[in-house]
Amino acid sequence: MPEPGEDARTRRRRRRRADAREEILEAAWQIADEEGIGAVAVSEVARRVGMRAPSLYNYFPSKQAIVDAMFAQGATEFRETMKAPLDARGRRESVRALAFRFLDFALARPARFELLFHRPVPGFFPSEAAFAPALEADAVVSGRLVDAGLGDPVIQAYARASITGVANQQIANQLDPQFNIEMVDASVDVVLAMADRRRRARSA
Amino acid sequence: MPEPGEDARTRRRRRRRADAREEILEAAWQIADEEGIGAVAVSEVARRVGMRAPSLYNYFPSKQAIVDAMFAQGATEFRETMKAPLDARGRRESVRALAFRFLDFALARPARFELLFHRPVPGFFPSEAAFAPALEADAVVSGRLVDAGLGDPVIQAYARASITGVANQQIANQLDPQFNIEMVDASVDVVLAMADRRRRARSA
DNA sequence: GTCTATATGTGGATAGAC
DNA sequence: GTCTATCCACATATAGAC
Repeated sequence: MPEPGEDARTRRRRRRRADAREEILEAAWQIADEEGIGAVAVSEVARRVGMRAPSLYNYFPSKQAIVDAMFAQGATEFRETMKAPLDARGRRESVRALAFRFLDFALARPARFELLFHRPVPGFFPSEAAFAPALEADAVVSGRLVDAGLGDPVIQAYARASITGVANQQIANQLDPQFNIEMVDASVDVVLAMADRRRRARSA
Repeated sequence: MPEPGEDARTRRRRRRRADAREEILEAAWQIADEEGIGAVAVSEVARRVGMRAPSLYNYFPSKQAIVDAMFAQGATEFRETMKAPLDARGRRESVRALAFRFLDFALARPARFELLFHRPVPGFFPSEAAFAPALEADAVVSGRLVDAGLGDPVIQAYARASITGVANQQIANQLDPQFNIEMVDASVDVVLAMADRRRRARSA
């Protein structure tokens, strides 16, 4: 977002600064994916971007600020992932596709998953600004579940809980990919059957 | 386990020593339940048992050894919890009771759950001895699931993943406990039905 | 067995020179 | 903007006195 009054030189400087911040976050994610978010340390991030630790403080006022920026970034990526068109017909296929979206995200970016869905950094709580895209992502998922006939809050809660559990297990245990697929199919079947059952029970 | 040759005095000393170790672990669990396992620090444990940090090294050779003992303890408690008689008739009631056993354990002892089912201490891996009761617990659960007709590995994996996800969500988000009951009830029914269907499909 | 004292390491953060 | 130097806090761990 260029400010209205700034000249070319100022703009260039803003640009360079933004690039540097980006590079720092990149390095932080790299560490997090390799060794867990708990392993992200200012000194190590600095080493990876070819700086000394104090220089990072020109870009982020604290380590918390770095983690907060990571949270915002991860939540935004997650929101976009869940928002993208599904190319699936029918409700079962839609739910299935959504589940695989989630799993692909979690397996491809375990550190994002860790940061967004557990809270692994002692004493860290995301700022409101960083949390906003996570809420939006939630709303997107809710909307898609409602579209598939899964409006019941209990079912939604169970759907989220179980897919998160499946992702967790797959990240931790490195199972056979075919086994993973069968487990997701099972989870989709269970959630849909649960919804039908509750709907029937309510209308009776 | 008293050694054969030891006299009363030696036995008394062993006893006191075991008590002190027990008290140290108690304090460590207390910290873990309050602030997460990551917050367990030798100095803080020492403070709580009225010692200085160096004195703890008379009872445990390292912090890792403390965490390892915690893991062994948590796994043993979990095994005993899952082993205890169920007082439930029929396979539906058995699975339901088992699920609530798990949830009760996780909610009552979140730090145990955290330590056993995630791996939140950077660089910690349980020793073989500490891990053994966890494997036994796993075998107990498997046996009970098989007894209820849930022998299919995919179903078992899904059952474990989803109940863990539910526990997770409950601990993190503090959902309405009523949600839990409804989620577990509905999912147990559906999972059993699914297992039956898969069995029929296989035998056809 | 428990203490004081201490070594050693590490991580977050600031001051001030260049 | 980046560095060196430094501080602080804390945590793990050891040595040796009592």
